[in-house]
Amino acid sequence: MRIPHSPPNNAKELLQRAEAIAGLTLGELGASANIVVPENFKRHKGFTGQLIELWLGASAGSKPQQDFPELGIELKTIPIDSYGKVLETTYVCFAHTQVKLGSTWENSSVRNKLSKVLFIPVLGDRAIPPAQRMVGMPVLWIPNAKEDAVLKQDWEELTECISLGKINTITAKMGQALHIRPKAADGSVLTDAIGQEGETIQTRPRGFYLRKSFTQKIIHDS
DNA sequence: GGTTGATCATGG
DNA sequence: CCATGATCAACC
Repeated sequence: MRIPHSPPNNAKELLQRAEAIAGLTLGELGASANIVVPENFKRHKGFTGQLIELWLGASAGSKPQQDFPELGIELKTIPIDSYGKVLETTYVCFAHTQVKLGSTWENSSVRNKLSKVLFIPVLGDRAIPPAQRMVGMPVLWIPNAKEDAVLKQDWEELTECISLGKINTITAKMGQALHIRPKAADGSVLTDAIGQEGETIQTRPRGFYLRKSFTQKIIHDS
């Protein structure tokens, strides 16, 4: 197989590309692309996602919007064990530490990102060397009304906290499906936020993540 | 054992 | 520093 040189023209084509690499290992995909798969991911945490992007024809580099803008589809690889259990939370996007006026769930970047997602399960058990980890069947997910409602509730609760100057009281325990955790190179990175009295404070950058239980259900139900 | 909080690499 | 891709590992 060869790496596609252009993005897929439609969702069907994207799905076909994803199905074509299902059952192959990261080692096989790497070899066909002339890329060496690391021995472990301690220093290459984004390797799997970037390799899959390459094979599906997503344009390289980081972009603020979806991986396939024309299709409105976001790509997420999701680590599972050999029983299909989700092993990690899923990063969604950066959490603004200063909420803009007029921000709503409907116009949020979280909802934009999650409006249509192609989940690709990949074995992520640490006992399995990365090169031997197999790619699974893709799942194209569009949130149903119930899922959207749960995400909306979590988003509104968390966003309200930030806008009320309580960002430092937010912990990863909040939120049923969506939660907020630190997201930075290390603990020294700081960014502006609003404090309890409306003053500007410094805080650690945060990101929105999907809980394992939520993505587990998506993978399982599909 | 599962979750929370911390961390790694890369590009702009 | 922000945003992309996430996993690591201390702690409860």
